[in-house]
Amino acid sequence: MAKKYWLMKSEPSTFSIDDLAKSKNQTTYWDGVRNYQARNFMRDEMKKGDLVLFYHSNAKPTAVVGVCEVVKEGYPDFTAFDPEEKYYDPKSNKDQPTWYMVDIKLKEKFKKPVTLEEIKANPKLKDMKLVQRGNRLSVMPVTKKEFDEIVKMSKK
DNA sequence: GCCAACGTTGGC
DNA sequence: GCCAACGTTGGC
Repeated sequence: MAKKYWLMKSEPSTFSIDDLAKSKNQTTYWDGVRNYQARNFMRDEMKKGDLVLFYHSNAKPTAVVGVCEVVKEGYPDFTAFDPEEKYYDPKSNKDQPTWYMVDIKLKEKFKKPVTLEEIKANPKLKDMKLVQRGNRLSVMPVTKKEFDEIVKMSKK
């Protein structure tokens, strides 16, 4: 199976790439996704070894800030089971979990983040879901070409 | 903080 | 099953 490429959004005030860098083994579980499309990607499509662009939304500036690797494939998001949790969802239960997550590990924090502005300005990236109008997916696939282009832009 | 775009909910 | 109302996302 060929490697796939993804983009995952996080608000840095909630969980930033620096938080990930400080995490144990620089690994975290991607909890709190409560959107079915994004859930399906994590449950069904993301595989160990897939690479992920880490994106800061609601940030200054909004930008892709690094690369992560999927280290654990889709499993139930246990934060949905706990009423104390922010992401508690009474619809989900342990027998038939509604929500799934993956574990990701930091591979590289970009020296130079690739801002949304730069992405929009790059004609090679105009088809990215990220820049299409009204896209609110927090987990979305990107093509290898787009992935490589963004990594390249981070080196300039 | 505003607001457009979108997903979800719930009444009918 | 429709669709209005509501809540959330996320760029600005």
